[in-house]
Amino acid sequence: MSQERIVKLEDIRSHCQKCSLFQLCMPMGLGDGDLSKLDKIIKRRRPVEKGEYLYRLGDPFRSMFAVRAGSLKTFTTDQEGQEQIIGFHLPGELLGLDAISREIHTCSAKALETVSVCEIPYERLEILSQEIPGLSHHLLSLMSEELQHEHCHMALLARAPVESRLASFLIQLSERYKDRGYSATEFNLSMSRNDIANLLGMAVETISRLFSQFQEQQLLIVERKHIQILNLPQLQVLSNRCGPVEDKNEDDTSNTAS
Amino acid sequence: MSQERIVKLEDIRSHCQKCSLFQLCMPMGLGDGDLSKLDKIIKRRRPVEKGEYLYRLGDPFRSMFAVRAGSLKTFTTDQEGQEQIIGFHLPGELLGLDAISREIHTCSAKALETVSVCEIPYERLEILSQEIPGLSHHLLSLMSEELQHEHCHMALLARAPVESRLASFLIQLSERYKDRGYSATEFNLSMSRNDIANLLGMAVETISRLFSQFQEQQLLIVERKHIQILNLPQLQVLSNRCGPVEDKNEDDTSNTAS
DNA sequence: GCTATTATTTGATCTGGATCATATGATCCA
DNA sequence: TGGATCATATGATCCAGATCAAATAATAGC
Repeated sequence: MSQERIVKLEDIRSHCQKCSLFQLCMPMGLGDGDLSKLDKIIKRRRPVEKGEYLYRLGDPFRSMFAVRAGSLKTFTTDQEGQEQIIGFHLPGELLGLDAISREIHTCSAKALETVSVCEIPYERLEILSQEIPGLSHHLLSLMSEELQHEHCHMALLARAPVESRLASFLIQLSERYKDRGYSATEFNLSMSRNDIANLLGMAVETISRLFSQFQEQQLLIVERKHIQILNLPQLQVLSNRCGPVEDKNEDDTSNTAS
Repeated sequence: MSQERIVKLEDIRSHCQKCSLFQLCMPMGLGDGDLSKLDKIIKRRRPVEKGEYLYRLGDPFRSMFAVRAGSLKTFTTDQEGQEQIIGFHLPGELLGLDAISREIHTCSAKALETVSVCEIPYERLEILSQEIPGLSHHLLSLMSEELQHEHCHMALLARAPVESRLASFLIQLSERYKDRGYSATEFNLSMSRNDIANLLGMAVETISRLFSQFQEQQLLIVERKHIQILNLPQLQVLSNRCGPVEDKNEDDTSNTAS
């Protein structure tokens, strides 16, 4: 419908150079020339409305997607049709990397709220990655990160008691919001309790009880979808996360946090 | 195809062209020229003895490894030092891909038995991947497969009852042995019951009981480390695996020739 | 070989978290 | 704007699978 002249504004918004998420999405020291090459292959899409699918398990894989605004969940389905959520995806994150090898999507992606995405045709990206040296490495790096994250999640599901699971989930969300320039201690959940429970391998009722419990313990204030974290360090202890010990040079408000 | 000049015995053994696992490890339609380039960057290593580490969580990442013979486990460790097994690795499989982004290993790799590996320096592989077009894609594809597999494993840990977990584990092993040209129905477990329990997020005792139960149900015969699967289809039903429905054109009892 | 140590099995309990049951607050729409 | 449906909360039970306990069986060290 709308064309040419009017599109200009939209074009600007779509340019990777102007995108506030650029750092998160494709941050591999590209020159401006490279960036505009990348720009050229990225397709716009109409927003995906809440509850709609971006793609479904079994769909042929043609594109990866970068979330520009809003959030999605990805999930697989077992033989009995039972859904298992793999993860939630915030602005700046890439979806669909798991489909490369089989050339079909191995999970479904559904919008948790109205979502705007950049579509990146994979074939063209591959061609581009032969021109732009850093691009392949960046993709590998992204997938590597995803693997790491999933290793931690596996450890969580296999071993952790329910308190740790929810604490870990909240900490992780907090960090992701922080990386995106939002508050690390106050945010809205875009997913239902049910979805959280599913991701963490527990019952909705348990999630409810834990939120109440955490609130009683002054760890956070929860009202409906809104979360305010009061005691991040304590949540971190609870979460007992896996992997190599991280840098402890945090910007905590005080000088000591034993 | 093409015959070789006389080369040293060790060279021949190490050559990818002569490696029986080549199809599994780096099967990206490389020409002979490309293959020998790959050969040149691969380092030999003395075998890793049972119980020894190939690398440890936190080690700087310099190389990927391809298993030539034997098997390993990879695992992370949480803040309390509790180990969580991520996976077992058979000949033809690549390890270490999860370390690319942080440039340190995010899990440890320990030999379950004497293991022989090819070491592939990552820096040189990256350089090579700019010369050999298919190589990058192949690495992405491998990681993508790993992601898929872990998604299924997550679903398993989050939802599946213990019977499904063990069934799924056995089916998966069976398939991997089959891919390597071994029997799909008879093999030896290189890992302890403890390790299996850890991977599947359950107690050793439960593993023991399930093996006994499966045996009573005539699904398999287990004696110590040796497994003989009697009823693969039934195990498959039990496993209730996730993901897109696979091609059902299996060679069960009918004509073979894959 | 013999003993110490570790791995596996099997049985007996116990419990964390699921499930069931209900209530209430949101949201959706005709 | 009221009624239906859905999401969340919270209490009451229940049970799958953990934990505890004990008896072999394998393996390692000497």
